[in-house]
Amino acid sequence: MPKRTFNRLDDDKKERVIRAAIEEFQARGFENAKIEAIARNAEVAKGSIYQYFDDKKELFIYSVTWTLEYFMKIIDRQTPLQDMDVYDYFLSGSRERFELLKQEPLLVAFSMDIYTGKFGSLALEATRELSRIGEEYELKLIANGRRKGTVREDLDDKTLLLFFQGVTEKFDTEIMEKVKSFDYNPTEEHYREMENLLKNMISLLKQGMGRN
Amino acid sequence: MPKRTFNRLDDDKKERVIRAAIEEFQARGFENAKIEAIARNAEVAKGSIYQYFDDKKELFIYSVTWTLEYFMKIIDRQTPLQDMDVYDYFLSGSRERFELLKQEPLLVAFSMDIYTGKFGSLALEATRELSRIGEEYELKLIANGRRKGTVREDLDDKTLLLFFQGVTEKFDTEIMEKVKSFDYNPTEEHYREMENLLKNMISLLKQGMGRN
Amino acid sequence: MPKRTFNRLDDDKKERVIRAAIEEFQARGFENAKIEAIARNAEVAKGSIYQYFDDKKELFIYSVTWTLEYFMKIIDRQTPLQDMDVYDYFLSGSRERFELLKQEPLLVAFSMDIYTGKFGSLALEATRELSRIGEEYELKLIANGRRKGTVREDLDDKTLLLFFQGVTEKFDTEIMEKVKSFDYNPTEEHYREMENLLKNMISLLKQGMGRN
Amino acid sequence: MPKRTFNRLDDDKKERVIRAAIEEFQARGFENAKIEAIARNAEVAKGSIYQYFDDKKELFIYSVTWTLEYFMKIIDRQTPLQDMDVYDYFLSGSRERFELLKQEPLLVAFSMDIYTGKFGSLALEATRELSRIGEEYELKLIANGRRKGTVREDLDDKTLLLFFQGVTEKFDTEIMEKVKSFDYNPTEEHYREMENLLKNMISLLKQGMGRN
DNA sequence: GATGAATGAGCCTTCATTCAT
DNA sequence: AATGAATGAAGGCTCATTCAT
Repeated sequence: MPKRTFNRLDDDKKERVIRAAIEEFQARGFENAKIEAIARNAEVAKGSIYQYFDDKKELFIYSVTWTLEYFMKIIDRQTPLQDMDVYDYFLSGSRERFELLKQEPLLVAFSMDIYTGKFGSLALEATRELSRIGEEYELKLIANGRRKGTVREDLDDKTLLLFFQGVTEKFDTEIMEKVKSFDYNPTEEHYREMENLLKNMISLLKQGMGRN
Repeated sequence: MPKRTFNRLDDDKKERVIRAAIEEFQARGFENAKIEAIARNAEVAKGSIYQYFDDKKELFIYSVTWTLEYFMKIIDRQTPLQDMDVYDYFLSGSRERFELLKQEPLLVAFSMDIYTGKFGSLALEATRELSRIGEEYELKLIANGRRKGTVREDLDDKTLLLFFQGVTEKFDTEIMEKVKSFDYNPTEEHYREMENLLKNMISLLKQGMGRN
Repeated sequence: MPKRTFNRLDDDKKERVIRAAIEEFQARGFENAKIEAIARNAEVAKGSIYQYFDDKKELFIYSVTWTLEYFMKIIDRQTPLQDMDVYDYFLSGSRERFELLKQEPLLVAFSMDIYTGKFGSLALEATRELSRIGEEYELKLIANGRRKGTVREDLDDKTLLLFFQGVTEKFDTEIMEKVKSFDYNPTEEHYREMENLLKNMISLLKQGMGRN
Repeated sequence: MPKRTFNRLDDDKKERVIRAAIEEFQARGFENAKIEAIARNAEVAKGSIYQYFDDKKELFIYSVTWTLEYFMKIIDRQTPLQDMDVYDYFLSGSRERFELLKQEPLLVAFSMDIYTGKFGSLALEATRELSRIGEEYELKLIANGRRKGTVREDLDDKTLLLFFQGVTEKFDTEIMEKVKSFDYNPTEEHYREMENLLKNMISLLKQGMGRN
């Protein structure tokens, strides 16, 4: 959706632009984000932005897309999933995910904002897509659970999904805030704390949606 | 925080003004909300808004406060709580809450947006206050549960709270969307559906945080 | 020019209104003066101002007129003038004039602003009137001087007038500033200082426009 | 203090902009000056003004500064001063100064307004600077006079300065008005008249502050 | 006559977008 | 393609003046 001019750019400049945009949108929201600030931070002329994208909105949508794709790629790479149990999932890659928080706090924060609907209808399409993918993934986890007999059978998938999402999102947010609180520089102590949080969460998930 | 001019207004006009404001803020977000539109909808001159409030921001904050107080009052009236069990809580007043959704969809939607952080830092103060009150309330419920022996003892309050909030918020949101989907006009069938949703949620809560 | 409503007011209220107006105009200038502030300071309703005067401009003009008349009355009372010499004039009433500064700093300051043209074309008419009266007066002083043979004969009245005005205005302004600098509360020391200033001025006037 | 965008403009546009600003400020005063009018007169878009200056105030202050600097440059060029006598000073460059009046009536009028305090506190800083420079200059003239023995010794510099300023400002203003009265188009007759005025002024100055 | 709420024209300022180089 | 100056629509806010009680 960006103009061809953008695609022809060398990767460094492309990334500079998109990261500057994400930073601005994340920090100020769509309305308050200023194209000029983005251009300045990307070390690019204001006019250039309009050679890359039709307008502010398109730049925003692309920022969203880019961010989501960034995570997709990582998830694809990291997660064989196969027939992993719902409850194992979180611990399995927790270290890697913490590292990600540390390395890409901006992208993580931005994607959280997208997901929680902070950008309203603008990111709707992307949000929907994101949700769909996440959901698909989670349903697969649930299905795995069912197959292994670790998930209660008296509730339908949809209800279990709500439960699963509610719990995991809440704990995710909590972790996000913790990470921000120590400025994206976790100590070993922090890691343990967060792992503990995850374990508790899993225990609650397991009891809640497990076969009693 | 509104000016004295506002406080002296007759109740009808006062309500017209903030409801117009809430509607505009809810529909368009803070930045895109136009004072002129608010004035027009409240059938008041643009300048009058500035006789009532210092500026757009103050009007917004007051809208938030007003909405939250509106719900506080209702909750205060409706909820003896006393030593109600965590799990009973939701069913106890569910009909009344559905009615509220039906009667004040705007306020409910607005407060959800506030709560989910859609207005960012602007509503932060109010959100914090709201969260604090809600949390206090929920902790009391948890305490009640502990006293009655219906809550597991291996997890601390904070963890249980996260779990509780995660689950209930998710189901609340789901209900909100359902209600919107049938245009705030539930049939008996809808009621049953939503009550079923609640029951399932309670079952999950109970299993998850209950004494195994 | 004020409406009849104003004239019917009791003297106290009239004066409160007009002094509040003068204070506001003096402090902020015509454009920045706010009717509301004037009303508030006069302890009168905003709407009342418009029952007394057609509009802001009229209130301003009346403020000017009122101030000038205030001084006229005093001058009329104080100054027999008769055939006082140009050079004696200043010393003759200096104490009284200092007292005036002390008692009515606001009016003095306002009239200075009027005279120096700070209000532009708005006060023009009044300024002209004021100038005319002052000029007449000064010309009489010069004529007195001529009669007594204490004024040089090689220059015409108009030139002498310019000289006289230039010098006296400058010293007046200097005195005004001095008075302001000690907050309108002169000590005996201050009096002496100012009398000294006057004496020097007279000496310069005398030499400058005196006979050889 | 203007933005870099302004400084990069070609000289013609730069000058068009401030001259338009000066004209508007001079004619209407700060409060009544309209940015739109300035832009229109400068044949520039309204928004452009804000690319050049932060706000109206900054534009005004720059207008003042620009004007004063304009005159400084001329004075610097024209006036060796060296050890010119107080009394010679005025006649020495009078023709040039008349020409200036003729060529730059706007700037002259504007600077007079600045000097006489018509813009109040807004131009204060500039006025102070201007006064300081003028004063320094005048004190030098007085010192020259003292050295040559053409200035009376019984009065201190400060008093003489007041006298000198009072007289010269008054005559300057008179000349300004004369010039305006014949629409900045002096005839030979006018020149003679004004030179006469100056000569009389000098005579008064000389007698007044001279060694009797 | 007094009051103070209501009104809306008017102006400054912002900033996405376009344009000329 | 890159740059940054130019543009003008849009909207917040002020405040003199009017109006209803």
